[in-house]
Amino acid sequence: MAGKQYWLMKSEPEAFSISDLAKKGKTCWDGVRNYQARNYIRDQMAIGDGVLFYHSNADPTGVAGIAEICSKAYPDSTAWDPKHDHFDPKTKKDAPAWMMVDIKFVEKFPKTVSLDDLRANPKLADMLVLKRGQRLSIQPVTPAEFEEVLKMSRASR
DNA sequence: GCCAACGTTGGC
DNA sequence: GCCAACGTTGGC
Repeated sequence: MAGKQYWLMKSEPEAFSISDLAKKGKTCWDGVRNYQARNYIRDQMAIGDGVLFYHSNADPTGVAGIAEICSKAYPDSTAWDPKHDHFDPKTKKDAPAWMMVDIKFVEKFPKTVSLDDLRANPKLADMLVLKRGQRLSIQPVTPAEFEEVLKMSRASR
């Protein structure tokens, strides 16, 4: 296994924001219903990985803070709970199709590093989140990209 | 296995 | 609220 890896995870702040995470300290990241994102969770995420916490459909849209993976992947039990929003009638308890991890709060940026800020930085030209039509809710980011976003959050202070 | 229809995401 | 882009579904 390679060293520490880095991710970008999207959330609509109206549903769950970086402030909610700060309040709770840690949370289970349930509700991922996309196979590619599931594969990242199941096959690649490891405890200690860094997370850019991204606010989508927000004002402003962008990276709002930092979190950290703090569990291994385990079955997402909301998938077989008919009362839950994330219920998936096709999956069965004895063959869990969907997985989740726990993440813990690390830092809330004093000011969100906005999409415009990210776009304006040539070092981030290859970031997946900036690509047209990119809807994946979990994306890998490179260590250099992670560091650069951190640096930008400090600079805007 | 193809592909049109549909539902969802997410920036604007 | 609009709509482009994308993933999934289902008829054939």
